[in-house]
Amino acid sequence: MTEPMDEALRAIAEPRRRAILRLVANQEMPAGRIAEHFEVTRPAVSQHLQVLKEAGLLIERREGTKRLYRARREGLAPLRQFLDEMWGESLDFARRIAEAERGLSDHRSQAG
Amino acid sequence: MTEPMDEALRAIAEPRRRAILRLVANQEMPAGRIAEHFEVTRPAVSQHLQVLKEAGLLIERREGTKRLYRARREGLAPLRQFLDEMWGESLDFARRIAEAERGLSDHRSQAG
DNA sequence: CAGGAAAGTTAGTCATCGCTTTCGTAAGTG
DNA sequence: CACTTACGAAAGCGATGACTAACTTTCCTG
Repeated sequence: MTEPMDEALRAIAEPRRRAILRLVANQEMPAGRIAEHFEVTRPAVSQHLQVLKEAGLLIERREGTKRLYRARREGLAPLRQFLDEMWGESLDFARRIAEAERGLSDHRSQAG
Repeated sequence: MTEPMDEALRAIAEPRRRAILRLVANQEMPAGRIAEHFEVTRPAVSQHLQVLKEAGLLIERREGTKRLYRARREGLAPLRQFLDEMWGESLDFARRIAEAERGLSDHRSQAG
């Protein structure tokens, strides 16, 4: 079944893919330009892009022969959910939202 | 340098290791009892435990011949930091929750 | 159409990973 | 001391993953 988190997690477990994600976190970029930032071949980057796309972490937009990519931040939500789960702050999303609404001001800091 | 996040990320990318982490999230448990919860051999679980320990996600405490493990939540901090980074530091908490909420209902059955 | 640019696809290689089997080690019991 | 319990360590195996090289596809231009 591969939960969404599973794919997202596998995707960002690869350092190169994290670098790609960071690269297109705040801007759209064509595949070729993305590949230029690394020392691997374009097909390699292309494969990474597909993994990220299938994990719901990237959005692809075509423009002529170019394919523009940018990060899809919502794709990281399942991961955040897992972290929150482990952290013991909440058990499900609805509850977390409720808590956030209730305690926006006193919730900010944790990590202890 | 192998950032701490790198190891933690690789560690939790494995489904079985996540299951182990969940198992000892709120309670200490000896290696043997942990292994009983899975259908792989004890050495296999033992290897997972070591990976998690080296990633800073587990704490080991010896008691006689037993080795008790429990989750070390602070180990997930670097990961959380990465997520926050990707999510955009400028976004405040409420906005983040809202986006996550949108992402959940939006992502349900695509990625195909 | 022909020609070129941008990118994905396929096949095959090498390293890594998760697993099992076998063996070793440390602590408790008689 | 021998014996058992609880566990890790080492070696080897099959599967997966990241990469390269070569090919194909899509789109634009003349």
